[in-house]
Amino acid sequence: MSQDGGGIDLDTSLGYLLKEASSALRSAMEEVLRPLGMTITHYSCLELLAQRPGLSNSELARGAFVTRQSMNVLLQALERDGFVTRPPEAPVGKALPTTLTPRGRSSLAQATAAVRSVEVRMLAGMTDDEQAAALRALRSMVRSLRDSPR
Amino acid sequence: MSQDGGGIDLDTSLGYLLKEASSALRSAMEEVLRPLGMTITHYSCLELLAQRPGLSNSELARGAFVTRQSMNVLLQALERDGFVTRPPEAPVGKALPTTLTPRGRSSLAQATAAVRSVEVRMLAGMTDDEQAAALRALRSMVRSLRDSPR
DNA sequence: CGGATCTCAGATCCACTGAAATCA
DNA sequence: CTGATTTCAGTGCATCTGAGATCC
Repeated sequence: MSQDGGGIDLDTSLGYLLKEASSALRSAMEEVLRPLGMTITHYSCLELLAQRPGLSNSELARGAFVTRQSMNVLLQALERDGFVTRPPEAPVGKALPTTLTPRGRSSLAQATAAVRSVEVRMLAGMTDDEQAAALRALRSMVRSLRDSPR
Repeated sequence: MSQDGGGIDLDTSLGYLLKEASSALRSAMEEVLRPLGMTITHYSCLELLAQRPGLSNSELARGAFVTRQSMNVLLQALERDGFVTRPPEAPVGKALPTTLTPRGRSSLAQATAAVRSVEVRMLAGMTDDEQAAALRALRSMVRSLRDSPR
């Protein structure tokens, strides 16, 4: 009856470790962003816009791993508070390209410093080679999961 | 103006990749568990109980990365449907040790097969060495984030 | 500290609208 | 050129989940 057939060893499961690491990172980021009055999605949105200005709501939603609806609510608040701007009319198609305002950029700068400190802490004790290996491994996992349907 | 000082490159950020991989894994798991009428937390709870019978609600909550409240709601449903059993009274202290019923074990067996197929897919194209490296890297990140408070 | 209840904010789901691209 | 079809962004609504606070 000791026919294994059994469970997944959580202590050596990459899946479980992935969740654990992601959870730890999320907590750490929330902790440093809270004093700035920012959520992770909030920060992610600004960071995405800094690197790829003109992204639409849907593209931002995909990039920040939330639904379009959630991102839209956030964008309305960010626009109201002057962190981003969106044209009143879609220049082409239906997408409203969003861009950071100077105020948004300055807010992002603070947040980036906080988030960077978390990443530094997370990578402490890892050599560059180990970091590169981890990067490759994670990329491979994402690709494998996305590309092999079903 | 090209004084960097700037953002975090999302394409090479371990933090972002971590979130991306975790998100992809979550989606894939939800997809295969849905036909079984199971959520990830649901499955995680059963898997934890299979490996460490007698865990309390709070311990299960920690292991499944949800709040005690959420886990308690789940446990009540699992108990009502006969997947787990809890003693009506706490044998010691206040914790109610939970264990799987035969029905819970059989349900878990199905789920484990489904989840295992996802892990196999995720690891496709990685050598054993790469997997071991990824495991070490993730463990290191978790430790670093947890051990260095503030 | 673990468990239970209540309340509330936030996110998701679903359906509908409008616009643009593609093509017969 | 026209018109049908497909695709996708945006919005509002109903619903559900999950977190917080409190008490035992």
